[in-house]
Amino acid sequence: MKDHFKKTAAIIGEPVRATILWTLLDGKSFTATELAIAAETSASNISMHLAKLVNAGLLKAENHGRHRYYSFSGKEIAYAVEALATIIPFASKKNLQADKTISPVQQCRTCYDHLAGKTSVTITDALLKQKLIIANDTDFGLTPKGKKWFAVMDIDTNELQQQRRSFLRPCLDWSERRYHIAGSLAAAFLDKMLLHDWIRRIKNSRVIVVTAKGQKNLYEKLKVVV
Amino acid sequence: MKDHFKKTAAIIGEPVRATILWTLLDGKSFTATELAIAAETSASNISMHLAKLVNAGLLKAENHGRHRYYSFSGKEIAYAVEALATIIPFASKKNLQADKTISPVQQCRTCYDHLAGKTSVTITDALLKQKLIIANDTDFGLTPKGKKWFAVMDIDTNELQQQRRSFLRPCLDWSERRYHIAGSLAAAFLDKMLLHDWIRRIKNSRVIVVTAKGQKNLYEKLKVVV
DNA sequence: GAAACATTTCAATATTAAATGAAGTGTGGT
DNA sequence: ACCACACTTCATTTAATATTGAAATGTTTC
Repeated sequence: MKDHFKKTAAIIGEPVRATILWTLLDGKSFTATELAIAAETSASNISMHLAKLVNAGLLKAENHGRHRYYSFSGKEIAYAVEALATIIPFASKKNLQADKTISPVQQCRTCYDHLAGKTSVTITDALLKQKLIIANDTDFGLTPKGKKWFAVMDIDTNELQQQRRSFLRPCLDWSERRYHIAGSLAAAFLDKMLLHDWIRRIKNSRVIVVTAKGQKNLYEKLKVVV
Repeated sequence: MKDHFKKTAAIIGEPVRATILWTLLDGKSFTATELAIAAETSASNISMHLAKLVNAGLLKAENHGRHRYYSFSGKEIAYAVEALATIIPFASKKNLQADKTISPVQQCRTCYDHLAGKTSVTITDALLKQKLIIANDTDFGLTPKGKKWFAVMDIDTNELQQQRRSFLRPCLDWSERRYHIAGSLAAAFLDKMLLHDWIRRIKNSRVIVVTAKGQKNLYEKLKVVV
């Protein structure tokens, strides 16, 4: 078992492969060429590293014509990568203190399938303050008022709760070191915000920007300035 | 931020350092010499790797005379390492299927500060079946009946609940791929079982064995055969 | 105060694995 | 049928980094 751990750690530890995993963290699929650009290396090199990751069972590849799309083979992989990202502030707290400026990726990004970063923590705080969700000892609960609120957003919470996956759970934000919402409700909320153009994805990045429309709506509906 | 992730991954990825982290996972402190034996390398080499881990903020060192004890610098590090261990079954599922025999470390071990492995899942199931704890959507809750049960074990649940740390939470078991109990209650339970000699630590290992006394008591008190 | 032990430091060496570039395979467009 | 493109494979080069062993530092024991 120890040996498996050593092997897995070695797979993740190589800089180019670490960059691949980092890039895949927002849950999208990427082609080898896109990943080569992200990791700043050659096509042949990225191909070799991708082969190792697939062989180790961390990634899966899907063929679509002459493109091959790579993504995590399961949520567990994404969670492990996210857990690894969580310890960064510990590993480099000196640097973080020195540099007070906040980067776009710290401000707002996707975390596998939900929103993360300073904006996501702000939104979570607003949901709590408006009593749309409540914080229990170790998890979040949806209030009747919250159920209505998400219904207005055209999100069917009953349907989401019947799914096997976690409905609403706290997820530790590595950049803010505070909790934001995750689970199927958070994922559905992200989708709706993208659909209504409240937020937009930045191409080839995990960064998300809030549009003017989004700022207006989030203020009207949650009394929050993002 | 990506660069920090790359660095952190590289720190963890080296085999000797991965072994150090793995060994430290049960929350105990180890000396450089003990870790050298566990990682099967020289004293000078382990010293170099330990220096890198401390420098990266993953480990802390405490001097006690001529011994220097190394341990995780925080719980977050242990959780990240545990999350990494969670993906092992994915990375090597073929091997796991082939080998049906269960190793001692899969049977019963410590996971940072609480019990893990097949035994821990069995105990968690029994606690649920006896309605001493209940499974909510995303967490576990302690019932009044459970409160009494732990009081008989000389565990003051009120006091534990007042602590800032998580009281009772599910923790995914990487070997069983099911949940066992974690949090301050699980940690206190582990301590009591060790104190009353229901279970014993195996030297220089995360493995735990259940004593005859422990088997008797777990059957009497939880109607469970471990 | 000398000896035994735990750990660290340093310079030299060994080893491993990543990067490169050219050639090969397969798919899609025109 | 052709060419362009996405990706892979392979043999070779390159570079990084772990390991080793000897010497130094510091601490406890007798």
